[in-house]
Amino acid sequence: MTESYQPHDIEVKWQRKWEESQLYRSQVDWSKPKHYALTMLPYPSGDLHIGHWFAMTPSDARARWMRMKGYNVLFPMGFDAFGLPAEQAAISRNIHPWKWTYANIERMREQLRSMGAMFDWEREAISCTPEYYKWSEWFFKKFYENGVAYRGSALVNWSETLQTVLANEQVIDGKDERTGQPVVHKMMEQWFFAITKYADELLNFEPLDWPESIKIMQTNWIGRSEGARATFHTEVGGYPIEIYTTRPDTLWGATFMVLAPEHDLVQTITTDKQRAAVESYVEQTALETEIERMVEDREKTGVFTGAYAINPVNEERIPIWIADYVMITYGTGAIMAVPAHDQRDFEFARAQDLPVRVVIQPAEADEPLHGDTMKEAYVGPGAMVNSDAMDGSDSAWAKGRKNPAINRVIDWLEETGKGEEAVNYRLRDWLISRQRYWGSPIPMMFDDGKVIPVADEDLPVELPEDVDFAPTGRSPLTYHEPFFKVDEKLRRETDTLDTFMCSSWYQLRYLSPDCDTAPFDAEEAAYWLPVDVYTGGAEHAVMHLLYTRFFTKALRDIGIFDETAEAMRRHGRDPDCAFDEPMTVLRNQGQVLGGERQGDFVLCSGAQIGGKLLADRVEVVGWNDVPAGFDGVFGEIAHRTENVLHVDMAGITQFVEVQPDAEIIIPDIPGANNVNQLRHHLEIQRMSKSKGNVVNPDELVAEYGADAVRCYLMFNFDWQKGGPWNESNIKGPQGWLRDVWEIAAAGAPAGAGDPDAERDIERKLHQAIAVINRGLEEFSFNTAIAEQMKFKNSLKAALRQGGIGAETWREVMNQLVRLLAPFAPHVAEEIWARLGWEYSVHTQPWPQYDAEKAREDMVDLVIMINGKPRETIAVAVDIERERAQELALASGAAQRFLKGAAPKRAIFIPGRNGSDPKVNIVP
RNA sequence: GCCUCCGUAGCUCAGGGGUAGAGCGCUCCCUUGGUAAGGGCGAGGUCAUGAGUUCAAAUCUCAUCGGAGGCUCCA
Repeated sequence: MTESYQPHDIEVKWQRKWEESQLYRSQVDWSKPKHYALTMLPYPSGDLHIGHWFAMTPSDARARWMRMKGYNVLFPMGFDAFGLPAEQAAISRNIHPWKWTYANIERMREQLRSMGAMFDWEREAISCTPEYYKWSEWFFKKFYENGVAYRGSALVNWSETLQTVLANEQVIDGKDERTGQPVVHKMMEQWFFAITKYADELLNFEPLDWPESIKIMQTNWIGRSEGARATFHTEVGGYPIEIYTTRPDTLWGATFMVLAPEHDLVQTITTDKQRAAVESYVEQTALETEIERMVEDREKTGVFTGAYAINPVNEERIPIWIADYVMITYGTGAIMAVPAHDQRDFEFARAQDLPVRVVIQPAEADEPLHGDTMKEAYVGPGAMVNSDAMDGSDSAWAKGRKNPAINRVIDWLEETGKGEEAVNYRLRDWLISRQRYWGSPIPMMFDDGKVIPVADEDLPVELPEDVDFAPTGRSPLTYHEPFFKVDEKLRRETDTLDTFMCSSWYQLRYLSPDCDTAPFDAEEAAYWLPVDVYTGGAEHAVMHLLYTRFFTKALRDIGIFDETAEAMRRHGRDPDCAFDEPMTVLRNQGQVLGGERQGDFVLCSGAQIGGKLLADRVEVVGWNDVPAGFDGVFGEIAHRTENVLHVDMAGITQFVEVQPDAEIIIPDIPGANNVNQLRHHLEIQRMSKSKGNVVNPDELVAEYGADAVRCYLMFNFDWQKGGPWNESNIKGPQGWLRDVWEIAAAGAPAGAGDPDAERDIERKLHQAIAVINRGLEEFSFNTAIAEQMKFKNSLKAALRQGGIGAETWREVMNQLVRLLAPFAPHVAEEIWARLGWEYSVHTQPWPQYDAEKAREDMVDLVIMINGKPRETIAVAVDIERERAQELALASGAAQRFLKGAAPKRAIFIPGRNGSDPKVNIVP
């Protein structure tokens, strides 16, 4: 073993060997504890991104570590292969989605192999294959049969850009989550999953070890609130209007009602006199996008319907308005407005000159509140007033029944039949239909509006290949007669399933991807389920991660896991609670961001008009290379919007508007230049092709080797945080691997060694094992690698000093290579082989931490005066209080500060887990 | 506006009531038969700011400032 470290030769060699020897084949073995490690499957977009490496290789290292610790580990990989990009490729490049997707998968498989991960490819699952989506369809049918899937009419999010409806979770700030384009509300009949049935169970995170932030986001998303429902009736016609409120204690303060413009009753109750105004307002609202409707501090608008309602609590006659600040999608789409105690109602009342009546009077106010003089709604505690028999009830800060006033009012509402306690959720049912081609078909047929499920034996309903993909607002399948026309009467559903449905159960398909009699094999499931550790991005907090929890619970209730539970019992495993949650532990990796980029340094000349320079000449020059006497604007381009440059001129931003016919000189870019070629300063931000700061993992592997890339990603970031890319830092891990290689290549030392030095290296080894274990356990990969580097440095120093004998060297190397194996699997395997040990290092047991060996003999006793360290004395590790205090008081530092006087106190702090013992003397 | 997390060396990050740490980078020296490299020595920090608790605060508490993410007419 003499040649230098050449990663490429060894990496491909071992990847082949591992595959040939089926090293990572994982099979059920009830004699061993199982560990199902799962990392989110990629969408086959065409190229593996550095983000995939960042997500997957640390997870791989941890899975490998679990395996060496004696677990039977399943670490599968697959593709979430349905979705819009494939369809867009079909439209723009005339490639069939199937072909496009498959070519990408082929390519990505190869790229994934270059990671050297321990994926068991025999378990690969691809969601767009008929073998897979047969079961997506089958699950849909089961949901339908059990009332979990239903067809309903609702106001849904429609994306003009994507020409399809979207689930609420896929709309952020009124914009489609993928393209950032606005969505509008449309009334449509669609398929839904009844996720709201599980709202309460989904709020229970007790069985889960998940990041706090994800649990909070899901909790907020579900948005449970407690209150009451009450029914108002219109004065004319007696139509019931149900309202939901979290403040039933303010019912007596309702001075008007507001319906969402989309509310069913609007047409019915509007008086002829108001009809024109109401209809025009409804129309205007319908045209608004969600974004427009969500603008903050927007003036409240609305129109009176001409109708009145009777408040059931006091028989009062109050006007009914419509306004777009009331959402049809929340609660009942109608509210009682209590302007004195709700800020939105207050703003509306002031804008429309409606009365404000105080019904909660704060106790410690200087002057009682009065509706005419209030500047804002009062939402704090107080006593109920103007509320008939309820007057005097104590309304506290607490919500729901915990608030005495609310509690009393709810009891009264229920006794008198005027209302009832109610819980409301922000969460809506999951809209699952998509007007797209490239998704799993929905196995349903219609016969004159009657819904008929496709028979099980006819599954899967396969996607036809010869379709026209042009987006028309309807699924391309609507134009494919052989698909939708089953016979003269029967018509097939032509919408497809949201791809999030396919990824809600993929963890089950990995168990037995070839099973054609069931979605998964019960024997496999009995052993492997649930997923023990799940890793992936936090961006799926309220989409995939909420859906898959719901999916699992629904499957459990439908009885899909009954056979699995039976198998568990046969093998002596308790199935209780095993199917409540899909993934026990969840950890999110952060994001690898692009590196910083300097903006061009420019000289701009032209006419200064108003606050800006109208430039007719812009020249890119060297940094700070300003000719003497230059009187225009010069500096770094901090930002550019179209032709307006924000130039940072010695810390002050100058605005430069580049004229259309301006001369632009960029020496690096030959020929005529235009304003778009001027580069502005880039803060550290997401990598994207448009920003030109993407990092290609294939090139990195070619340059540094997969092991160095793996280790760099694990070492240079806090995995759960992510951070900016800085390629020069890859030298650290690279140098570490080369050093380990060279220590191994140098062979066993010839000298006899020194017992003290050998004891010391053994101690450091065991200290390192402890830190590495903790790092892997806690997903702190960076600390685990830093510790290995430290240990390598210690070993190198000891070897240089000739302190290590051949026997100790072999023992230490044996342990060191095993410690290296999960992080840098290829080089570890190569060194292991070259040192003559049996294939494979990856099937070796993980080094056992020995606290006795890690223990220090001598430590420094720190002598502190008033908490400030002043002196140290070498003492035995197990020094006792009295002896330590004695030594401390006798020390030079103590003598100097005490000057013979007796100390006020002398506090002994024993050394524990690695820290030195201390004595603090207070003179 | 509300919620969560975070401010430690030039950079990326550990630590966390009891001596301020790692890797990279940097300085200087050595090597010039590992060479678009190797070895050695070293410098660098009021632990965001201010107050409080304590014998002792980077660490705990509160406030302020700064950063990241999420929610937001939710009745």
